[in-house]
Amino acid sequence: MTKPAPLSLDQLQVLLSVAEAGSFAGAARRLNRATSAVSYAVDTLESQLGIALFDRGTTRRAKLSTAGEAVVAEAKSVAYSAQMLRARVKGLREGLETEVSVVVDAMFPSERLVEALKNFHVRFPTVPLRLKLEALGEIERSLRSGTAVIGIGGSVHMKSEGLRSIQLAGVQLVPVAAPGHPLAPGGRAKPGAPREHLQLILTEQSATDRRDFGVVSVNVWRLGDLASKHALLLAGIGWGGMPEPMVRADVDAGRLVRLQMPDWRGGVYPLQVAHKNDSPPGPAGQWLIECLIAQDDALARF
Amino acid sequence: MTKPAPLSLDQLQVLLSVAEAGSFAGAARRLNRATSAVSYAVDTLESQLGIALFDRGTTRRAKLSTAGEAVVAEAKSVAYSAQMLRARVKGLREGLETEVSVVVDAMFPSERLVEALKNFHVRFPTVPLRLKLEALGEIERSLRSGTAVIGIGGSVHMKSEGLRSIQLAGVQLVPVAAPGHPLAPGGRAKPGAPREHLQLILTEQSATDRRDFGVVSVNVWRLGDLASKHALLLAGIGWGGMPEPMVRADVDAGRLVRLQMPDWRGGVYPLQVAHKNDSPPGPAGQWLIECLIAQDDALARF
DNA sequence: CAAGCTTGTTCAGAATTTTAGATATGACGA
DNA sequence: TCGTCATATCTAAAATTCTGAACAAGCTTG
Repeated sequence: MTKPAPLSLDQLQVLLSVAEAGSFAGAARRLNRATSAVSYAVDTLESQLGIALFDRGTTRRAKLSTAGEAVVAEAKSVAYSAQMLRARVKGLREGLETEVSVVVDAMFPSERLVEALKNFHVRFPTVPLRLKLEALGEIERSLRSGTAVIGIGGSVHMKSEGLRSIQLAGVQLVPVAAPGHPLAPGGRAKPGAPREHLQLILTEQSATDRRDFGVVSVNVWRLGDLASKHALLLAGIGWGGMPEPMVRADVDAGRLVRLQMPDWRGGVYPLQVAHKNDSPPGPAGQWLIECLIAQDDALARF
Repeated sequence: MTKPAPLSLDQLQVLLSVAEAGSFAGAARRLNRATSAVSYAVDTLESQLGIALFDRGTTRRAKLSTAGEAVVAEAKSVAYSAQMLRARVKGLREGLETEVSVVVDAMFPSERLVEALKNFHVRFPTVPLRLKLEALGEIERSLRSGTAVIGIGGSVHMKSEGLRSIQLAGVQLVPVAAPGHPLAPGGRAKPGAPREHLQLILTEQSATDRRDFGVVSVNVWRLGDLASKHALLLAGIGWGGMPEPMVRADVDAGRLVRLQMPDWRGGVYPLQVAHKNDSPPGPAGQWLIECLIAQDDALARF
């Protein structure tokens, strides 16, 4: 027998008003109701909960009991989530989407992402976000399959049919290795011969579309995600290209060193933000895209 | 004009039932109500929110709209906090206190505290906890002033009038310093002469009751909290006694070394758990105390 | 210390909301 | 095409909640 007691939001709202106003009559005025209605609501609430919320013994003033204080605290939490519901519904009524799902290339600098998402949450507190970090072609795939509505990734991997994409500032790719590595400045390898050393490159699992980005060496390890590549580089295993913002701290701290490679043509990893043409993002998603572009412009100013 | 629309918990509950059952009729059966009542509740909810929760266009089946899905998610959150309120009230009805406030001596091993509090939260999920970390006499003071109901601290500092206290296993106090320190084994100081080196000791701000615990040196710094002492020791400034569990990791990692001191008589810092006689803790607090004691017994078994 | 004001409770009737049950209608499957 | 199942709609009845007034018990003020 599920009998969760017929609590009502209104009762809780009345309780909160009384607690805030400090008196039944005050709450009644604030709620535009008769005092007796307030009294009645509190009464039924008390009997439904089975505990006294107010100290009625001595004085006639509305003084919360200790139990009452506790219930008020809980009631606030209930009222808050109800308020969230209303806010969310308000957004939906105004055409906001129910959620925004984003796939991001692991190359995309996380500070820029975090910054954009922070703004997004301020602007659209009621719209939940779904975030996936993927690499290379997986971004386009998520976009096409509808798993995500917005994709941020390398433009090489976006065939444009059916997708609308906007260019963003790319990230600088720099060749790095651990300080002890032979290719490192001051290392014992002669310059111009990086081909002979183990290169770590990013690839993807899927059999199709296996072109790689910036392969120089013969001796190559293919890694499925950028974090693993990062970890191996830090451990001193091989060398490889990394997005500059991601290794800046490591280079500054001396955990990695930037390699001098004349024949390195990795240059800039181009980035763009894209969405499907036939299911464009709603207002919130649109806003997020524009936020990323604006961020881009601001960066370009330096 | 605050007009938050007269949502009711019951409406949301009905919505959740429908979403779960997959049909109005099914939800009606589950709720022991007529189908028309369910239909009515959903109808009014939809009109109050101003959006369609179900796709009624083509088929007659109860299919949530995308907006409906979003609202269901929010409704779940509201229902959850309402459930929390009910659970809390149930506890209060059974005599649970509205919260348990604890002051703990900084010397008390944090693993033991965390362990006990974890169990506490499993056993009493609805009872909020208020925790303060203090040192020495401040514990007794909090207890007496009523700021906290349960105190865990060194027994030297508990004058027993009006307080009921139970002995716990104490913590071993060991003299430590950074590896480079002259007193360290292999250091250049001759043993038996620690008095000449800077000792860090714990003390308290208050002018009254300024006795210190285990003072050996002449050259002394008095610190207000154990964390600062810990930090200074790690930084290689002075030596001092520390609770063994708190520096075990540091000693194992070589960041601190244990000093050999024949005339060190700090030994064991005794601990006890106490509460005021005239306002004993409620069932939850009582349980926490017993949990600490039981933990003690379990430790003694090794 | 008593009058005057405010506050909380109680009660009866009224207004509102919610329910059950019957009926209509669309969707689905045999 | 028919029978079954599910939802929407309607009406009357049932339940809940509101108001307004009467009353009792502080608190304030003169």
